[in-house]
Amino acid sequence: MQMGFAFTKLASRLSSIADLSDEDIEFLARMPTIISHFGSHETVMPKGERVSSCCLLLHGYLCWRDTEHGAGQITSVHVPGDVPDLHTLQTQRLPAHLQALCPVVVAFVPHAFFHQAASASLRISHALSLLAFADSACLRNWVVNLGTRASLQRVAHLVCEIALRLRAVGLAKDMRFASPFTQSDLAAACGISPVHANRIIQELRRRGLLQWQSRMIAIMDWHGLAALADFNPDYLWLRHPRDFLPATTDTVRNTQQATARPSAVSLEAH
Amino acid sequence: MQMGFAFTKLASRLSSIADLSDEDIEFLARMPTIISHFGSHETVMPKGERVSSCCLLLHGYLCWRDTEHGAGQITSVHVPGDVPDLHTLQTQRLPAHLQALCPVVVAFVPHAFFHQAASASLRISHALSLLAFADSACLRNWVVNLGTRASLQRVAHLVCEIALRLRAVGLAKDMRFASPFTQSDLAAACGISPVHANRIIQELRRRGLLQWQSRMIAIMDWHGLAALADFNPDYLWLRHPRDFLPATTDTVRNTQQATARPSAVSLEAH
DNA sequence: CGATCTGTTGACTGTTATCAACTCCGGTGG
DNA sequence: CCACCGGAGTTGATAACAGTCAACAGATCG
Repeated sequence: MQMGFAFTKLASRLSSIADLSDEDIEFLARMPTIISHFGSHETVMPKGERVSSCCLLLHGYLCWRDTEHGAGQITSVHVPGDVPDLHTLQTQRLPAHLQALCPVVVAFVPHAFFHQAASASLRISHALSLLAFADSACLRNWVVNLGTRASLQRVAHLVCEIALRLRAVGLAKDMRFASPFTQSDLAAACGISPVHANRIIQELRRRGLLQWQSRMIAIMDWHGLAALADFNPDYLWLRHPRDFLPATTDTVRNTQQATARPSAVSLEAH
Repeated sequence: MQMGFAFTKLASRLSSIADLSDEDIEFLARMPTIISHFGSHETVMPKGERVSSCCLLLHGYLCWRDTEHGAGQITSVHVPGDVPDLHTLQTQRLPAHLQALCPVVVAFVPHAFFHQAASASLRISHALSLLAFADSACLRNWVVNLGTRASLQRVAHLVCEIALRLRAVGLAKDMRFASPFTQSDLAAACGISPVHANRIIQELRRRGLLQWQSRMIAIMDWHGLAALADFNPDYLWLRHPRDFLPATTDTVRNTQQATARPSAVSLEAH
């Protein structure tokens, strides 16, 4: 799977929103971890649990889900490098079920380490605060998304967000990535019915904005998708958002050439 | 207006979610403030602004509004004692427009004071963290509300939340309080159209759950309203939520007796 | 006392949920 | 090897819900 050490994932994520020194990175390298694997839709931590370590996502996708089974609202989605439960450093109690959206690899990191890190370096302390508040900002943006946009735009916006967050930690370089969602999960995230989610995806495909087959998404027209979704990445608080946006309008030129042939067959790799 | 000193509002709010000592309260009493007044729908701080003080709400209601004019989504509502922009201690930039929902009184408190307070007392530091994360928890709950509940339930839920948060800081003792919302604001908070907001309110009135006239709300049947909304106050992280819930089913017995007469005339006071 | 904001109503339209059926796929066990 | 199964995706028909438009009533405020 070639994921390097756990701390590099965290360092990469922190660096996307804050400035870390080499010493800070060295400190993070001493992070004690317990690596765990979870299957798709397994509950990593149940709602209300008291915890004394945080969960650093290394591979795959996690989500916060309000009610455990099936159709409970998904309130946020997390990509590798995220620490979804960082706020448990202050509050301990989990506000919802932390659930795997696909097979995932996570590293449990003791609260104590984060407290040490925060005392050792003001920059790390600040970066961790930013990481926690960036989740708040995402949540606030998601309220806007649910409250003001029609379902087609909602889904487009979510796809844009996931893509950019992946690119911010060095993934999805070619605008192709494993989908965090089954269509039912997408519905649970966007507050629509699974049937409608299906029709929305079909519409996005029909418009040539993306391919979405067997758990792989390829964004064919980033600018079209972002325009449809009215996507503005400011709320992600990335230090250099432009580094992660496609450079020109020929977003996925290679992919488009590849798929100019008979039909779509280029969705295997990651 | 009889509001006491600014710090007592903050102390009351902090005490609702965390344990403060007398020394902590004394420290808070030394809080330097600049008192300001804003008119209804005035912008207290515009989106994107960099600030070096926080805004403690003393009287009235504030909200975060995504886009300035008219129909921009309201992402959260704040009651007296709240510090909506507490996270600017870490990030400075405002994530949305901070707007008055009615004539308000606020106290601007320098970031420096909060930093001092946090160094001076671990309890204060913890309480401030909780205050900030409680806003996150509200936001997460609001995503659930928008994503999973029908509009009638959404509005009912929001009314329950506001009522309980007011009671947690000693207001709305009789389940009657000034509404934070015009019907248009309510629509902007709940992601529905203003016309529909009007019809929802009528339905809530028709069911005998509340009175809502000229900016005053009186909850006539708390249990009915909470049941309709599927309201569970856990997400507010109150230390003693039961203290703020009505004791028995005869929620507003006095008010109900009053309004058993010809028509509703008992909504003036606060 | 007119201007403006807020609340209210009716008619119509469009979006989305729901229900039900069916396909496709991968895995599992006979 | 094949039958079966469950999960995921797809489709069509129908009904409920909510948005839009337009007009007007009532309140509030200069």
